[in-house]
Amino acid sequence: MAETAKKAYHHGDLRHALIEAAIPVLREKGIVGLSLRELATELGVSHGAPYRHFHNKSELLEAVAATGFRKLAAYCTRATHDFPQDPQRQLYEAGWTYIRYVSTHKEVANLMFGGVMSLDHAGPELKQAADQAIEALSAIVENGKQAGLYGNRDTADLVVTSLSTVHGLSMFVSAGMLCSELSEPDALKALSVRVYDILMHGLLDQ
Amino acid sequence: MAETAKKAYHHGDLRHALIEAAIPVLREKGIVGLSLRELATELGVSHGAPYRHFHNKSELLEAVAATGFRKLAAYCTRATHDFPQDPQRQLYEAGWTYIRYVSTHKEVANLMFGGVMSLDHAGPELKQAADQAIEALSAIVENGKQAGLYGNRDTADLVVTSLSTVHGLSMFVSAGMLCSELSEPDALKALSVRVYDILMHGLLDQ
DNA sequence: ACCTGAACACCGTTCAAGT
DNA sequence: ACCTGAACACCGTTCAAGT
Repeated sequence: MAETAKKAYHHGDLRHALIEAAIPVLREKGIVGLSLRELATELGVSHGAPYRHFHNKSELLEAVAATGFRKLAAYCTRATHDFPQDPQRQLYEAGWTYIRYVSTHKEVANLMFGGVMSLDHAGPELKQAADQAIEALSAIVENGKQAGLYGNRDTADLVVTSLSTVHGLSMFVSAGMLCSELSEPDALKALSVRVYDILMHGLLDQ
Repeated sequence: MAETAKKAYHHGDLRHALIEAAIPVLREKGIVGLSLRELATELGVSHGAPYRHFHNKSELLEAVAATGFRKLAAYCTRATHDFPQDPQRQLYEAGWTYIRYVSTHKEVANLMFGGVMSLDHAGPELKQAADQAIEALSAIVENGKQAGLYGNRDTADLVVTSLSTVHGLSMFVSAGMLCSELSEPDALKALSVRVYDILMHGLLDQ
């Protein structure tokens, strides 16, 4: 019996394969357009097979969202390691790499913050991934605080504001509300720099 | 023939009734849980009737999102009228009322920015509503610029940053990522004030 | 432990036909 | 102009049965 690559799914990592296969479908057809049955036949398994790995469609979406949070966390820790002496740069790099990621993975970002699944009722995998992302970003802000950058403001407030800005900007990009910038990749970076500057120094001209 | 209120839908505003009926269903069961058929029977019409008013499910969702953008625009213009001499207060009031709206209408906000429909391919109704909201917010920022508040920075950058912050904060609230604050209504307002302060003066302690 | 395939109750969407 | 009701192709989900 020739064991083709397709046959391998029968005892391969179907769970992971489903997550990977879901992402391009989400991008092209959206959440309602995603069909577990279609995914299953695409991967060469029966339409019942996915239910051995996810209780329902929503749980698969959670798993996709979790990958996004892990990316965000990874960007934060990488920025921390790459610029250990410069917490301000850490924040900028983490934010910029995340925005770049979102610009090519809108569908994941939409699942992370799009409210399709509320983190309140989410499963432990998603909850943990989200917590770790917040944790990693908080660490960067803490670095800045200990370097005396941010005064005595509350860390949580600083995290909320900076993540709000980064996430908000990424959402504008992914929602297509920034008519002009989308095409050139440099334009996105330039916009990030300008927004970062405003975030750092405030709207007010003091 | 007794013309009950239900019978009136036969020549009433079914389009508007569908939008109104969709909102609580979206809140409770989400986008995939929303069924045009269910909505139709709930309103006492056949399951084919909605298709006289919306080409498909997605178009109904767009209409719901448009109501949110109109709200945002309305908050901006109201804030402008309520505090004609204080553009800084205008920005705060518009942001705060919007956040309060989102805290009780997460489902609408998720449709506005959740990426379910990209504004690129959206219908004219949604596009126009979104444009008007941006317009109204831009006007507030322009007021501030003319009052000399924001220096010579680009208006678009200021708008993007402030709306990113407001929208990002509202998304945290709606996504349930702010574990502590959700319960007390005053806590949300207090958080808004603190974030607003950071937005105005910047993260840096200069 | 993981997968199959039939079965069930639902959908979105279309379209001729009614008023 | 607006609505009905049948029809079609499709889902998500369950579950006995297979390996």
